[in-house]
Amino acid sequence: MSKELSTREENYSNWYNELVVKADLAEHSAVKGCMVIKPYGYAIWEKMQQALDKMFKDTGHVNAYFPLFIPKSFFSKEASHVEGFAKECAVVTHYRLKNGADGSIVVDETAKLDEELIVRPTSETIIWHTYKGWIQSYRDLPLLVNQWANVVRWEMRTRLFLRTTEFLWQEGHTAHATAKEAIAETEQMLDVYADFVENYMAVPVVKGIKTPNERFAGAIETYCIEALMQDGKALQAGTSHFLGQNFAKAFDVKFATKEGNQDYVWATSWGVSTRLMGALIMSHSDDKGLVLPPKLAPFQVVIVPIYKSEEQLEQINAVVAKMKKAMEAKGISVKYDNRDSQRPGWKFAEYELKGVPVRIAIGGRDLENGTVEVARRDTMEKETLQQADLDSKISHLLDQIQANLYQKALAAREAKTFTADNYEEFKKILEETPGFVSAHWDGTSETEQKIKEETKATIRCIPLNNKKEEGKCVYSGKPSTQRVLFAKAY
RNA sequence: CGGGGCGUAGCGUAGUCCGGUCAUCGCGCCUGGUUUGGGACCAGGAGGUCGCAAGUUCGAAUCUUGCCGCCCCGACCA
Repeated sequence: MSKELSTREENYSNWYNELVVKADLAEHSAVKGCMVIKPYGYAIWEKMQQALDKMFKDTGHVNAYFPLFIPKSFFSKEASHVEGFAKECAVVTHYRLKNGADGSIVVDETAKLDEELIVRPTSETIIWHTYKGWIQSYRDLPLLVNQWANVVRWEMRTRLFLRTTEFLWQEGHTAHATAKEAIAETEQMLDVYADFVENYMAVPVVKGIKTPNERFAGAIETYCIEALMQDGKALQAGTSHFLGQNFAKAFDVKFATKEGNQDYVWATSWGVSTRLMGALIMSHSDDKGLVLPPKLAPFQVVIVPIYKSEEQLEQINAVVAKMKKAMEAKGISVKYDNRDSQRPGWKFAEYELKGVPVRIAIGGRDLENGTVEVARRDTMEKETLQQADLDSKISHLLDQIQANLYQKALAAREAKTFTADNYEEFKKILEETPGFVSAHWDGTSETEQKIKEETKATIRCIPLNNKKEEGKCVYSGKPSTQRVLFAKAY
């Protein structure tokens, strides 16, 4: 897979064009790094949202919405938090425009805000400010709230889907009576994310915790899921943070315990973003375009008629109508594309580019034989099937495709996962066969930093349930008790 | 903000060194016809401030200067 994810030689410089327009606003440097998500891409995001939202609700969470603008002063309340985000905030300073002398539109300097507003880079501060008013007693806990929103982070350098200036995400913010409960929540949500990414996106992940260097600004512990892309670079696919009492203390959120004492609440936050769409694309796609797992495809099956006359098309329409109905009764989403404006070959290529898992073609031959041609996107295999029981066969096929995509991605990751026992080996792997490198680390930030400077690889995570193993740090030679996962990351 | 590359029709491009029927080609788009089991073919057609501005010149896509923008690499990045 090329860096630009390029495919179709003409008219599609890259697949992203199917999902996103980035060039339309390019002449405005102010929105550089923002993305326009086109309808088909947004439909994929909606499928992801639906699945995640259900999982959140199944684990007791509810949705709410908090303001886009956050007073600047809120940020100064949690020291490490402001330090982590200060360098990448969009700031609103004025609230009015006026006509300038030469007829142009200028900012009205008289309309200056007393206190600047920050466009949220994440909502911890405004949410904890709000929670102060919501929490008085242990009876108000746990508070399990999620928000679907957009956030803005003014990164120096953007990368489509993976690090855009504005992105869509969900952020969960919970408050608990005990540290134990908050940690359990943090771990539960990590499991939810891993479940979603593996079972819906068909992308295998490693669950782990971040080193202090890579920890979220304001967190005690950051849990993460890490995925490996086809090019051997790691992508942080989701994070879940145990925030301890840091934010409760910063925003003075206390509650009366059962025993009648006052205590600060324990907090978590967790989020995944449109970055997951990048992960989805980069994990499965090939040179023909997107490859979507059936569980996230806007439509799972596309039916293309092949006909030589109006009469024949009408015959096919009738057969397809029944077929479509039967499949839909089984919960399969089906698109029937009988537009006369494109030819069959064009449609085949188009739906391959869009990653539709299964294509069914039906023509004159099939009318005579009672068959259809079924093509699967993941393997590009085609076979002729009898129309009888087609709904069951397709249903089964979709399950197979879902499983196959995961297995393929898992095999690809395993082929790119290595162990290194000395620094020479470590560097050689990173240079020659990029991927995950499992290696001993002495546990110090200095070593981590040095390795990053020298190889660009970072510690992606310390895998959960890591087996303990005596060894020597690959860099310093100092004793170590376990291996950690290194990789170059996006 | 540094280093490199680039900017010509909706998309992708030729031409720039060496100034002068150079605005090229492909895709896409429109019209008509024939087609339709893997991105059809034929014929006709529409579409351009050559990124912007100033300069040099009889003459600038081409040379000079300034600016703007995009991409890649770095710095940055839960």
